[in-house]
Amino acid sequence: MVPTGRVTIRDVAKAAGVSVSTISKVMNNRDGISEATQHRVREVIDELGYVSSVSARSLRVHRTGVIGVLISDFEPYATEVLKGIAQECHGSPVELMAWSGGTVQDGSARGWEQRLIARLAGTVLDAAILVAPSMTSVPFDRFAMVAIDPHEGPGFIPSIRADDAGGARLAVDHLVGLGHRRIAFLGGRADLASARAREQGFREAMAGHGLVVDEALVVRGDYSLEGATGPAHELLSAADPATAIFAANDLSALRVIEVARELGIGVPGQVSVVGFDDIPESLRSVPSLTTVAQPMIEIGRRAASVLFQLMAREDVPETDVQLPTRLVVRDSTAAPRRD
Amino acid sequence: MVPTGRVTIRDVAKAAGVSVSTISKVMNNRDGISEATQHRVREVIDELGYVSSVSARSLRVHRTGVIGVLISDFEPYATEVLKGIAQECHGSPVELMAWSGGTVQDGSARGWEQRLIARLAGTVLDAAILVAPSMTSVPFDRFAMVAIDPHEGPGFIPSIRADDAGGARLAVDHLVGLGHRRIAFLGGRADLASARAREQGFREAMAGHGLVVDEALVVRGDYSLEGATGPAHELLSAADPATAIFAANDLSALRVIEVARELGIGVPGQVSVVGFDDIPESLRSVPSLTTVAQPMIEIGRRAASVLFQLMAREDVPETDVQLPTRLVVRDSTAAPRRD
DNA sequence: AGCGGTAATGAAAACGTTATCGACATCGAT
DNA sequence: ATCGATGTCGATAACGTTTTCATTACCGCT
Repeated sequence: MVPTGRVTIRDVAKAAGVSVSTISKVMNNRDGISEATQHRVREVIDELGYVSSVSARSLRVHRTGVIGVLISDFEPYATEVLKGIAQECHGSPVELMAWSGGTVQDGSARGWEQRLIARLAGTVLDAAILVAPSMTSVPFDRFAMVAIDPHEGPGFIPSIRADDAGGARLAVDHLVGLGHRRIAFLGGRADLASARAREQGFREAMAGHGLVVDEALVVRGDYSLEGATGPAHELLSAADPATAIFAANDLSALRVIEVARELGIGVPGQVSVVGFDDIPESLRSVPSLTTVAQPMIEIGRRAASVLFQLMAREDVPETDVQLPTRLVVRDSTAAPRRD
Repeated sequence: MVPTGRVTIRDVAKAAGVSVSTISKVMNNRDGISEATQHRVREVIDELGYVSSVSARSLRVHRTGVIGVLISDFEPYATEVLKGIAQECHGSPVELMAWSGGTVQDGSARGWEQRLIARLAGTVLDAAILVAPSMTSVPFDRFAMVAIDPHEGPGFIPSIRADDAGGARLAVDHLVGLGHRRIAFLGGRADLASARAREQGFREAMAGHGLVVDEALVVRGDYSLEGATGPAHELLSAADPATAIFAANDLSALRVIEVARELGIGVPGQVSVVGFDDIPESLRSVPSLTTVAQPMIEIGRRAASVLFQLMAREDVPETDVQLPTRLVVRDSTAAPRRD
């Protein structure tokens, strides 16, 4: 705990009166070191508080025992999934790291995941779980990866997702059951499989009920609060507004509720709102949000479990897992006002 | 995106027909490189998808632009705080990383934070926020650190915490107001300032109401679900049980509710339970948990903000911030049954 | 022609590790 | 005595970067 610089393996070597290689061998439990020196070295290590540097170590050996969760931001969905991943890692010898790379904009053409993977893979990380990545193929074959809600496109990464289309149908069924006919859709990040599937599910369900979707009432955000502001305004101040809005995720739905409040539009009095995800915040909003719940914790656990199999080079039978959703009715939906 | 190994700076150099140093200079916008080569190099970089390796880079230069949140586990409290930290980092050029080191047990005498700091500081990380660390002094002076709910002891790290004692008083006042006299306390990790302050607040409030605390009804867990199991059983199957249990954090309180259910003890019918924190899970439990809410998001934001000041070598006026708590009454508390 | 000055580039050392391999004892067996 | 094993240990070369410093080329001067 000397307040100056870090203590390196060389310091330990000098203090113990042996070579650097010896320290390294002791640190890594390699054999070929006598009991005696081993003991002495350990004492010095403890005394000096020496711990090997990850960067230096990982630069040399390419197994680190660390798996990374790469997310664009620590937002509620990602953190819930993270809890699940952490649960699954419990007891296993891996360390868990979550890296958020969304904010960095260095003008590169690639997405944040591409850069993060390139920077971390094979050095800091042994394997990674990507949350809502816009990349679609694995860059290295030595590097195990699993995607949660992957990009829609060619290429392939083993992935875990919710039954997005089915969930969307649940939402529409609920609204139609309440008597809504004119239903708007606020979509998510256009590149994600989930956003596409939810929109498709929305359209299918509408058609199934014999309802037409007014394309003027189909707008798209990017799954974030900020990104939903514009679309929400658009929907809420439309000439012929909808009586209900189905947002492709909770964050967007919550912003719809906020914007509605700003505009003096009552929820669910004048417009019903239903979301998708069931993040913790949805329960706390006023009014609380009716939403399609997806098992975020379970999704995280499954992702980690598949990743472990991949890392062990085991055959991964189900390589595109899809988990069920369910409708959670709260206070943001009601029968439409009779006009 | 060749599926073999990573592309290094040397590959780029070879492909561009220049030296390694030149590539490095272009990557870091150093001057002394002609427009022409600069352009050509950038093309090759893009084409090859080259991104510099964090480990290698951070090994050399000791500024990385990454700040770390060091937590023992991705549990609800930590992830909420993380959201706040992330909010504060938004728009700033730093990258955010959360590293969980709780599970690693390598027999060293030091806590996980000590090891994590030693491994990451000055190499991967520019600065760190420690959540509930059991360490108490800063290891390097070159390394900015802020603690959230620090260890109780000598030494000093700038810290952010909730008004723990005050919050505990709110809890006791609420229970006493409902008519409870025999109140048990389930404490937290004994080394943490928060756990100590909450216990002290509990005792003071009890005394303030002229109530004696039965030491048989004061037990301690470690803030985790698992760690609360034993103490919960102890409390719930005591010879002369309490009519209300105040747990030092929500996780413990939630486990008390679970154990009560297992034992067929009704909450709040036979025993009232109040927690501390107001994590998202408390709202979802059955019955929902009455708890002392602390502003976790705000705590995260403040921690990040103080850390930024520290990193900028600014004077940090308040260096031990304390934020207010408030009582949230839900369904796990009620008046005691008349005997 | 010779000079200094500037601009562009490259060679090489360093960062803190680990792995390979060779050096040196020691020792039992021939 | 000599030999080969065996057991400990240390030099050294990587790993992929950045930085310092030297080198080269070119230019405009006298």
